Amino acid sequence: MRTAASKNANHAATRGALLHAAADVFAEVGFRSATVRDICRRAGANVAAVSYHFGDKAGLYSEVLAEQSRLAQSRYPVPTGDDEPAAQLGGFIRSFLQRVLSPELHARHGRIMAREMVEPTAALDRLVAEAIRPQSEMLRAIVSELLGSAADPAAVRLCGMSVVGQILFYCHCRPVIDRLFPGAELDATGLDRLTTHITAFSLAGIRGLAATGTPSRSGQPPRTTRGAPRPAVSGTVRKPKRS
Amino acid sequence: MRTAASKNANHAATRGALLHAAADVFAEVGFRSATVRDICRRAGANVAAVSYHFGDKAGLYSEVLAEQSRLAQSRYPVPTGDDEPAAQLGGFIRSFLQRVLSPELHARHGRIMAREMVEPTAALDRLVAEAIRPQSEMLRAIVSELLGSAADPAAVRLCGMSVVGQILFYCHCRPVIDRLFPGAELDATGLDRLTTHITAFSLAGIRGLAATGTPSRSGQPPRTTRGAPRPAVSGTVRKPKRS
DNA sequence: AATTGTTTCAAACAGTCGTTTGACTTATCA
DNA sequence: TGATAAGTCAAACGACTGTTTGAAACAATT
Repeated sequence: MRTAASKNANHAATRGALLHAAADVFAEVGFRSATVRDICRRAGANVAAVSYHFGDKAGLYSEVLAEQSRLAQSRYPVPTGDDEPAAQLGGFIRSFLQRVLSPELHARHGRIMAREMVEPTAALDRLVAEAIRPQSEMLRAIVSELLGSAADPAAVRLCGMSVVGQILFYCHCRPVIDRLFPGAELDATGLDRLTTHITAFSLAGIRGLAATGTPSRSGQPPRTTRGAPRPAVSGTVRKPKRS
Repeated sequence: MRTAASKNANHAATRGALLHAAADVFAEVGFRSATVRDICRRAGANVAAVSYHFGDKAGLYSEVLAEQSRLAQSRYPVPTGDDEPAAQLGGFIRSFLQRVLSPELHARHGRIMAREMVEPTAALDRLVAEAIRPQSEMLRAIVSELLGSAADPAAVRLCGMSVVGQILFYCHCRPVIDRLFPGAELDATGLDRLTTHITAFSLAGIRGLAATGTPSRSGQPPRTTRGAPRPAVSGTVRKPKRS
């Protein structure tokens, strides 16, 4: 009557095919531009299947988002251990980069996440609560240890965002990067180089801030440029002096 | 006949109103989701006005993109001068942040750029050539000086992307930031704090890399985490909901 | 006043979209 | 075997999309 084997097998089969195809389509063109007809065509299902299995297009998207997030987390979890904070930061950066940039995950998870962050849907709140906030808390703990116990919470937050910003840049701005520096692929060795660089850069940055004490008086404050609307075209720009 | 005053005045008026309204709409919902009917309604023009003045929706978008880019560049140009490289980096970061995050420019320029980078249109190539690549070259020159004359070009590139990544994070991921840390506004003083932090963090990061010599052996390589597929924890299947 | 070219406009066109419908097939159990 | 329910399907619905059309309004010249 209710839950026989083959029934559920058929049910789960088309449902899975829909989730599979939908992940591809949503990653390729985004939620708004994706059509249920295209998704169903790729899944080999009827147009009404989305409505039947997920209620509507938004319900399907929400499920895709949650599933991709779980999949990425289980594929490249943040390594836990009692390493020193520097190694923990490296592990965090590496796993994060792999989740959003590894060829196997970028095509779906990375691109869907990038779209969701720029153009959030109703599913973002759930994503933040279930996936993003735990990650944020992990990073906060690591950076807090690196900065020292007396670190300003605001400074910890800023450093965390500096780390994540470096990582996500390669995911969010890939179309621009490909045009600026063609030929720089992001395969396994490229990811390794990226991991090493971001880890070293971030460690030096955090330690530099920790050394200068309170973050309000660190580095050298840049010259102000505000309120200089200038009559449209600025004349000569740049003057790169060679060394 | 040809170019009478009121004729061109009317022409330029509706054309300007369209560009103005289109910038708002494109920033709010993106190119695909924007409708020419909405744009024309806000501009007080007829639906056919877009086709008449710009050929089609894509032509209007291309003009909006180019105009917003010029406007932002003239409003907050990168300060030029013979300052020391550290101050030049600070000025670059400050002007960049103001262009994409200042309340006056974020609502349009910042959001449109963020969308264009995640979901590029045919107009991206022109944007990269006219606006982004010059900026990239400026940053390259600054970082190159900071790293020293013998710096590896790849290291210079990576450091530049670390800087830009930190900046754009606050523009691209604002929906997530607002949910993670509510109440952290990005007004003028918030932008100042951001400028100071990113400048100090980046200077420390760059100088840290410069100190360790070649970038291939810097920082401490994080522990590998790859190859832990785990048996996919999707257990129970959900039942279909019917109305 | 008649003519010219430019700009606006309501209306319509041709598609595509998400979703619903009702019939049809399949599998389960009394 | 017949009753019951689940799942699938082609077809259609209503709404919305970008774009076009031909007429009208407009200002300047002839």
